[in-house]
Amino acid sequence: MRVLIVEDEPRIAADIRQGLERAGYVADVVADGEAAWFRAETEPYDALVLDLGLPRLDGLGVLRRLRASEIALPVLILTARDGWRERVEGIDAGADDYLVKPFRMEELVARLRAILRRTAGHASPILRAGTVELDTRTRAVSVDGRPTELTALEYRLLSFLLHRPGQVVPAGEVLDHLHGVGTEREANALEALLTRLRRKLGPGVIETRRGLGYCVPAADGP
Amino acid sequence: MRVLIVEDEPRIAADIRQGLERAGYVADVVADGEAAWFRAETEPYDALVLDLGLPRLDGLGVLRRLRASEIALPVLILTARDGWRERVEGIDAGADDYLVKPFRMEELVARLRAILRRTAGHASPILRAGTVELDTRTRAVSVDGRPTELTALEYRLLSFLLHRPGQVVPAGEVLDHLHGVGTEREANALEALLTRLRRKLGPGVIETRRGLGYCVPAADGP
DNA sequence: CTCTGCCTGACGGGAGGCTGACAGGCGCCG
DNA sequence: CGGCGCCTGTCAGCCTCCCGTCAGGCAGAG
Repeated sequence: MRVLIVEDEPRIAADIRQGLERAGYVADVVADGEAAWFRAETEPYDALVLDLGLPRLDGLGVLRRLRASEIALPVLILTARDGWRERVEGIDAGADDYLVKPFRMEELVARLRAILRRTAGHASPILRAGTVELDTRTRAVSVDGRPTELTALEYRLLSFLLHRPGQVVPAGEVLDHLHGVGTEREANALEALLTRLRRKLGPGVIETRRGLGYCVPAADGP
Repeated sequence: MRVLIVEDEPRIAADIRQGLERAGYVADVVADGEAAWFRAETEPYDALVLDLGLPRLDGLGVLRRLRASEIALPVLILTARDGWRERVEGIDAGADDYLVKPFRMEELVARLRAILRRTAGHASPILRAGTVELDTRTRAVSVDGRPTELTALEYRLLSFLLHRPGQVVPAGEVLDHLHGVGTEREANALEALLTRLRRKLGPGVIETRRGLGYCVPAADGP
């Protein structure tokens, strides 16, 4: 599950991101409405956490544009305590739920899960690739039905790739996700990590496209 | 796809270049407006990443001169965080999109991809020719519905031609786009590459115009 | 027919990726 | 506070396979 967080306050954005990642989501953050609109339009997110009251293009604007483009992305809006007008407008504009700041992380996660369930039907919290299963709620991984323990980094890597089945992800992008943007590191670190992960998962789960990047095969039933 | 990066800060220029090359583009860097203008005018780039605030001839100047010469190159401008005036002027001067510094590499790549698609007149991120499909987001290629693995160079070549359906591209130009300007190479390298690519794609996808160049047939219904 | 431009199979060099070994760092436990 | 594991980045060496080169063949133009 990929979630886009739209929040201009860095501190809050970081909190939300951490909370969501802890809950097993993959989260990206943007800080203004224009960027949010663009990302939501061009990349396959599963939900949007949207702060109203953004610079440039405000949250409601984003929401209206999304709905006008018939992008049926589940949207959870965040509003100030006294912003009941906003809230009404937000719901009118097509938000799926709202949350009043300040809020508890658990509540955000719960509501997000709820609207994901509601709108996406039954998008399973379990990611699969071949014989490998990853439960995003419990963070349990099993191979061939056998429970398998992964380290923190291994889990993040696997989860990251499983969220993008069939997509070839350049190595640099993977590294950025694992360690945050801009952290310089030997490319070899990723290769070493991959070796260790593949040893646990068995062959055929993570493929290498020489010169392009890595990918897990799309799970096409025959 | 060849991109010209115009950025006077070496560090940032290197980052962008690396990011773009990682994403499969061929990128050249120039550091000032005069050089940018010259290169853009004399060589066939597919897009321009243009920092505003350059020495000699500034970014907006470059842009205006380009547009005045009716060079319809897609241009993505980079602006400082607080430079909203610049941004407006940039859009007015004919930029296709802008990005506020600092930015994430992924976003630059995504926006670049978007304006390339937009200006090439493609509505969808999926390029087609006959039975061949190429998804620019996932980098997945399928022929006849069957997923097909291409090498990095094969992918670039196919993507390059698919972006110009119906257009005959001279071999030299293709080579420039694949390897960057000035890399001397036997013409035969391209032919060998084409042979290998055609073997994967099947016949009728990439045609040869003897003495002129290569092209993929425009996808016109009968 | 001839010539030129393009195609194709074979092959070898070299870059990119893999892996086993090792060491530093961090948390955990006694 | 000290010792002990485990995790993870780094290094060096090996291996795979991509791609440029070469030689030879085919076909279209004149």
